[in-house]
Amino acid sequence: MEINDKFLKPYDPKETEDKIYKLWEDSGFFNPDICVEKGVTKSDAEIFSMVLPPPNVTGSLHTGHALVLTIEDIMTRYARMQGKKTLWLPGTDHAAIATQSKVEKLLEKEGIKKKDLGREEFLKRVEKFAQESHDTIVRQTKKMGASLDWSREAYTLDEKRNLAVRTTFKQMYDDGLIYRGNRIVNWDPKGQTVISDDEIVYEERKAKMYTFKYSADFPIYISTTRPETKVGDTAVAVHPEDPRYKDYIGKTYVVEDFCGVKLEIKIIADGTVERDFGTGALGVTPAHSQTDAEIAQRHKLPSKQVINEFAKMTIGDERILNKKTTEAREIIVSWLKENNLLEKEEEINQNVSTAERTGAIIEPLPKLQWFIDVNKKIPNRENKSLKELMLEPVRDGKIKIIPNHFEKVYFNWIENLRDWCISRQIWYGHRIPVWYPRTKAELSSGQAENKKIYCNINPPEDIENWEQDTDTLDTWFSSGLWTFSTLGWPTENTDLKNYHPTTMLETGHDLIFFWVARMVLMSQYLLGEIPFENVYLHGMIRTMDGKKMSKSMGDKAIDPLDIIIKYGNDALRLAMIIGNTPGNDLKLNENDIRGYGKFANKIWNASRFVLEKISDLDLNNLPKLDEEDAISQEELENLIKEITKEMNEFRYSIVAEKLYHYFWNTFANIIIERSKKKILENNNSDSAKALLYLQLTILLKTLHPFTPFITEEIWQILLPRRNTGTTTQNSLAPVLMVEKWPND
RNA sequence: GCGUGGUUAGCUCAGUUGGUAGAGCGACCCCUUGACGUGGGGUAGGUCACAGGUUCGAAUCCUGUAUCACGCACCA
Repeated sequence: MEINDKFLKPYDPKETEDKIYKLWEDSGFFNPDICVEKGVTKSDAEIFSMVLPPPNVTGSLHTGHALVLTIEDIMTRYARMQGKKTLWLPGTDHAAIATQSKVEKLLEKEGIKKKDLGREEFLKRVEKFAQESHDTIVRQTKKMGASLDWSREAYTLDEKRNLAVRTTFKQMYDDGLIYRGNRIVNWDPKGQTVISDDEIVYEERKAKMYTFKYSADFPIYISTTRPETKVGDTAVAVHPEDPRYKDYIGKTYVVEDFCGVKLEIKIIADGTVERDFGTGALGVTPAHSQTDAEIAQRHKLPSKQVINEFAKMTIGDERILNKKTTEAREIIVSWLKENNLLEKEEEINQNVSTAERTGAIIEPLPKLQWFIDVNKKIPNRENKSLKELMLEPVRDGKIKIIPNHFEKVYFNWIENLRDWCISRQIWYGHRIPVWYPRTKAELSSGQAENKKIYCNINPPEDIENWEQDTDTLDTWFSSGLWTFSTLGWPTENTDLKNYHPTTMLETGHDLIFFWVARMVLMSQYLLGEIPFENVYLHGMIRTMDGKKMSKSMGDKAIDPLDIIIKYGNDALRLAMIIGNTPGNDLKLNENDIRGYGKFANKIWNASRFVLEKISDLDLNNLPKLDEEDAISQEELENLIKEITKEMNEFRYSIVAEKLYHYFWNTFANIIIERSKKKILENNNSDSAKALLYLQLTILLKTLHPFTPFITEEIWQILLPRRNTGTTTQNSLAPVLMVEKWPND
């Protein structure tokens, strides 16, 4: 085939990209073992390893994923071209609560309820959905050009990762790091599960604050936004030095009828009460408030649960019993008004806790749950706590966070960290590997005492006498193991030895606590080593009006796959990289992408020109450059030195911009234009041709991590010519992807 | 309340050891048998939020102010 046939048409990404990806995949070079086998990587080469942040199996890819895939593919391709043994490991995340609630919603549309199906049947539906999502995600990921080693693909809920999770749980349980405790937890009434502190999203809303007293003869007014919880009050707390209330401290008042409920209220003094807030007196509801529970514990106050898992009242007469909390609130407020107990009603701004996944308002409830103790000293880790294990490697510089200022954010989070609630009342996920004895007495009473429990990697042998805990684990528990569970841990193997700790962890800065910190925790605790040497945190992608891009935005959001069809993947990549610096959000707009599409066209046309002009050039025996051309070549070499340094400092935006400008303003506008004159006048035309060829090959290589498709396509056209040299040892690797980065 | 980041051309943003400000897009003008009309070339446009300080010299370092985001906590 004539080398210029393909160039007769403008560059068409639609026709090219799938074909090029297949070429890469078929070459096997995504897999570092094959690179070594086929001699493109030395067996003792330096290692570059990185895990892909596993996308949730909840649907399809969005621009956030496209950004991850672009940045990480640049990192990976650069490392591979530098001759490093390079592993970028793919996988997907079962995303427990997110996936389950998605399937529940789908079933709802068919009029099917989760509990009608039962646990097993429901899980089958979820697994089917997860599998379909997985397939879509993998297909789309390949469209993005990601050079991932698919032979090592993992899933957070597959058999190997399951073993890793159970092994971890068992070890933490034996070390006393995992415990079961009855505490006030964040209950999601919609999702019907507990969630961790990090899964709460605060929303500012207008709320009414009511100031009232429990009864006409009660001496103190209190303020609250949730009058319905007051039927669960057991005390009123005041500041010990507040002169207004000093005389009442220590007394107990019986309120015979608070909207049909009898209350016993003790007046206590607690230093945490703020005198200036409200009336300076706080009605203590130990069962439905975290801070009140702490006060109650200090003063040994009784706790009275008055709200259940469905956010309905469990106390009172027909007026409020079984009513929703919001209804009960109104009823109690009108009761207060009727009885002249309400002093004040004012509108305030309030941060309402909502569940990240379901959007429901969190109901604090006392519940028996599993926790990870972050403060307990661990004997076989030099008596350090999990908190210390998370803190140290970052503080000591063993883990470098880019951009640097996120280290402070990280420290700040650890300082305020409380025990991690890891149990969830949902069905999809890793079931907790704990079994309770099933005795006849317990079966008949329906109540397990849990005196003796069995925790192990595998179920007890006499399984018929045991019943497994019905809860599953927080999805981040398995995500925390990701850097090494993907490499086969807990089974000893060479992958784990070779590729762990990983070189780089690249993810969005919104995941620093959820994921990054949890990986440090798990790796430090289980392996006694860091999970990664570098953390690169990118920003969020926003629309032009500054909103976080999400699918619910409809037309305003950019769908990466639409963009690829319109402008090509290379254009999208450049738009995501140029002007994007770590930690900062990126406003993505279609105009920019269109502009970089033009650049791809420029590369295409310039390459056509070069290939036409060098058709008679002996590529294995290049003519000498004249003085002028030698200077140009030296300038490019200097540029390569600069950008190589910048690549090593992860400054991809700068590198892409410099290459863009060099290609357009120097290579196309100066060197090509000069060569036209030289070739036309046949004055040093050999030198001009040699320079065109040298510059183009270097530019294709250095552009390749950023615009892999078009550079590979051109390389493939160029290749037959390069490999027709007389000497076979001169022949090149079959794909640009494994060419050497032009360091020298 | 504690913490972090931003404020640079009409818009979106770069600008790392402090040395007379850059890009893309947009605007305007010119070119059109040229590798490229999904084009090319060019022009205009900025007391780098404000006020002090350090310095021969500050967008860059220090202090303070304003303002916009974000994170955490509180939320009676």
